[in-house]
Amino acid sequence: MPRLAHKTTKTQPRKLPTQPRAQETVEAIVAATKRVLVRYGYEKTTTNKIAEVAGVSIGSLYQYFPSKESIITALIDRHMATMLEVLASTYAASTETSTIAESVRSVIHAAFAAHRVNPKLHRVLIEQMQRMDAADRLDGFEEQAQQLVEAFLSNHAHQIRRKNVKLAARAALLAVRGTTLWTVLRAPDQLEDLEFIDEISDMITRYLVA
Amino acid sequence: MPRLAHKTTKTQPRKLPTQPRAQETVEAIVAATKRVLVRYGYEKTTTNKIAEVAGVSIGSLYQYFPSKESIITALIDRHMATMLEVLASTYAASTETSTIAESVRSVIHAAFAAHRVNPKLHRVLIEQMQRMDAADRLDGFEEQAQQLVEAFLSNHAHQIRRKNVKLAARAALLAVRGTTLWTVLRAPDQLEDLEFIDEISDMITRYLVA
DNA sequence: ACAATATGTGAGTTTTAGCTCACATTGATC
DNA sequence: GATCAATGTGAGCTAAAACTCACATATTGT
Repeated sequence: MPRLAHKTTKTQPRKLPTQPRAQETVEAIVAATKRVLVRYGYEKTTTNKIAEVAGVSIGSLYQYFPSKESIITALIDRHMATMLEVLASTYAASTETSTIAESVRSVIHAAFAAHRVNPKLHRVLIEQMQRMDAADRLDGFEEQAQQLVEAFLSNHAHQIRRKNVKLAARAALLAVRGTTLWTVLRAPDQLEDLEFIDEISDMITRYLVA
Repeated sequence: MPRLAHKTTKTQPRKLPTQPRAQETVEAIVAATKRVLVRYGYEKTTTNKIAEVAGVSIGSLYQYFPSKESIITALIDRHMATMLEVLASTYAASTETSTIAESVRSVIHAAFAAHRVNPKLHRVLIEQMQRMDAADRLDGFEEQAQQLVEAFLSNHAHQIRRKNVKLAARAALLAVRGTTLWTVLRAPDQLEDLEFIDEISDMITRYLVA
C-alpha cells in the first residue's frame, strides 16, 4: 500500500516522498514553480508548464501535489520560513546595540532585508494569499509580532511617551508593515534605499520616544 | 453604420451607448459586476453570471465591453473617481483649520474615509490592478500626490524639521499609503477606528515638525 | 409608413488548463 | 532474482468559462 499523507485535502500533499529520488522530484517542482511564477505570473502559470520546466511529467506533479493551489501553499510556507530566518538572524546580529533608537532601526532594516529575498516571488505570493484563504497563515505571525513589539515597549516603558501600549504597538507595526508591503508591491527598487529606510526608522523612533 | 468607439482595444468599450435604454444596460452591467465581484471574488465572477444578475443577455454585455477585463477597468476608473471626490471634499471642508498638525490630521482622516467607500470592492480591484497592467493607472495619481505633499512641506518650510523635502514627502506619503493599503486588505474594521487614525496622524506630525 | 440604425438575445462554439489513469520503470526486501 | 511497493510517464479526458453570431426587437428620422 502506498504511503499516504494523513489527511488528503486540497492543500496537503497526496503522497509523501520517501526515497531521495522522489524528494528531488518534489524539489524540482517547487523550484520550477518559483521560476515560472516570477516569469509569467499566477494566471499564466500552468501545471503542465511547471512539470515541463521541472523536467518531470505532469503525472509526477500530481502524485505529490493534489492541486495547483497546493503548490502555491507549499511555496508560501517555505518563503515565510526563509523570511523569518532572515529576520531572526539580522535581529540577533544587532542585539548588542542597546539604545531604543538603534534597536528600532535594526529591526526595521531587518524587515526590509527580509523582503529583499525574492521580491517578485513575494509579490505573486501575496496576491495569491489574498485570493485563496491562505491569509490566515499570516495571522499567527501577525499576532506574534504584535506581542513582541508590545513586550519591547513595556520593557522600555520609562523612555516611551505612549501610554496605550497596545495602540502604540499596532500603529508602529502597521506603519512599517504597510510601508514594506507597498514597497514590495509597487516600488521594489526602494527595498535597497537605505536612506529611505533610515527615514522610516527615525519616524517610528520619534513617535515612540519623548 | 453603428457608432463605434475611436479605438477598439481590449479595454476600450466596443460600442458607445447613445440611447438612454442602452446606458441603463451599461449601468446595470457595472452595478451587477460590483455586486458579483464583492460576493464571489474575481475568479468566480463569470461574464455569464454578471449578465444574469444584471438582467441582460450575455450578448448585450459583449456589445459594450470587449472583454471581462474591460469591465474591471471601467470599475477601477469609476472607483478611483469616487475616492478622489471623497478626498477632495473632505479636504476642502477642513481648509479653515490652519496649523500643520490639524492639516495633516484632516488629510489623513480623508485618506481613510476615501477607503471606506466600498472596502471589499476596493480590495478586489487592488488585486486586479496588480495582476493586470492597470497599475500604471495609479502612477499618475501617485506622482500628483507626491507633488502635493512636497508643495505643502515647502510652504511650511520654516516649521519643518526635514531638510530633504522630497525624501520627507516620500516617507510620510508611503507610511500613510502603506497603512491604508494594509488596513483595506487585511483589517478593514480598522478603517472605522478613529483613535488609530489619530495615532497615525500624530506619528506623521511628529516626524515632520520640530 | 418604412428604411435604417441601434439595441437585445442566448444557444452554441472554442479554447484552455486542471487533472486522471492505465501502464512502465526503478528500487527495496527477502 | 523474484516480488512488491514506490516512483515516473504522458496521451487524453473533462469541465468551465470567455466569447461569437445569426437573428429578433425597438427606436429614430423623414
